[in-house]
Amino acid sequence: MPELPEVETVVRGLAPHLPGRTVDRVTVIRTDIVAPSGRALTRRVQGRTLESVSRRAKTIVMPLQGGPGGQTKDRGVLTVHLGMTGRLLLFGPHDDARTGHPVVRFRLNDGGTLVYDDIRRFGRVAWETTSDWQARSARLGPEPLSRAFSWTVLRDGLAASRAPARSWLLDQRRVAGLGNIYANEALFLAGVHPIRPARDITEVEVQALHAGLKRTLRNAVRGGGTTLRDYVGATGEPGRYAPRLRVYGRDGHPCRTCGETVERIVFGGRSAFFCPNCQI
DNA sequence: AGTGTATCCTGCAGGC
DNA sequence: TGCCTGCAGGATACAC
Repeated sequence: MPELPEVETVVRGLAPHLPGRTVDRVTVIRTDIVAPSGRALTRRVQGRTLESVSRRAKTIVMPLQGGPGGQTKDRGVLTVHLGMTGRLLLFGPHDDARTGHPVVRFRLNDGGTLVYDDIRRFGRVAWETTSDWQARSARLGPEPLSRAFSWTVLRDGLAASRAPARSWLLDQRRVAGLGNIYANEALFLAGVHPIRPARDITEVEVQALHAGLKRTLRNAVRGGGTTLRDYVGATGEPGRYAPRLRVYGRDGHPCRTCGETVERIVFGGRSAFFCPNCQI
């Protein structure tokens, strides 16, 4: 479900509480989206300390350390990808930590519980070595909110591809962290039709797309993400950005800029939303 | 090489 | 009420 702003919101919700906590007990409830297989994950994570919590693209990253052999020794990383309906929820010592579709529970040394819950189980919870994770991260494109993602980087990337603009934006090797909602929203802000070949986007439009991406992602982070159905942050709170969407899910409704009816088309196996008047 | 399609899974909305 | 179909914010294995 969640794209960059939703994952960022989860991380911000966890950051004040997790670093320095030790995982006392791991309980794997569904094994199919956990790696390595159940017992091995438990062995790798149990007794370790969560050093920090951060985000890379749509992946939540928690480096581990501690245990026998040294308190600051690298013990690999615990990574969580929320897929479509994943939730990473933090419960306090006195909360009821039961959820509808639990996959893994991490009991913490303060009595709290971190639960990964996922209705559709498209997500993934993994322990991996630090170098494996770094290699995986290196295959992802730039973070769209970083300085490294300049408009010229976007221009050069687009120029090298004839993929539809929306498909290009969803490819995590090109820009990391976008999903269908924010790709559609940014294209609206840039006045670019979602199906337009990437290489045909003009320089002026590239600048508008670059600004639109940063703007819509920043505003969505500020709003705690978009909740359409399932998404909630680490403490169970829904996002507040959905009412501000301009085209996503608004087919049949008037464009907020010109009043023309927003349309929906399907390509690449998923819906694209656009205003036929504002986007060419 | 670079695209598009099908697929994993469950829940829900809408049509009949 | 119940049954059916289509659709959903992701990523990947495969076909062309």
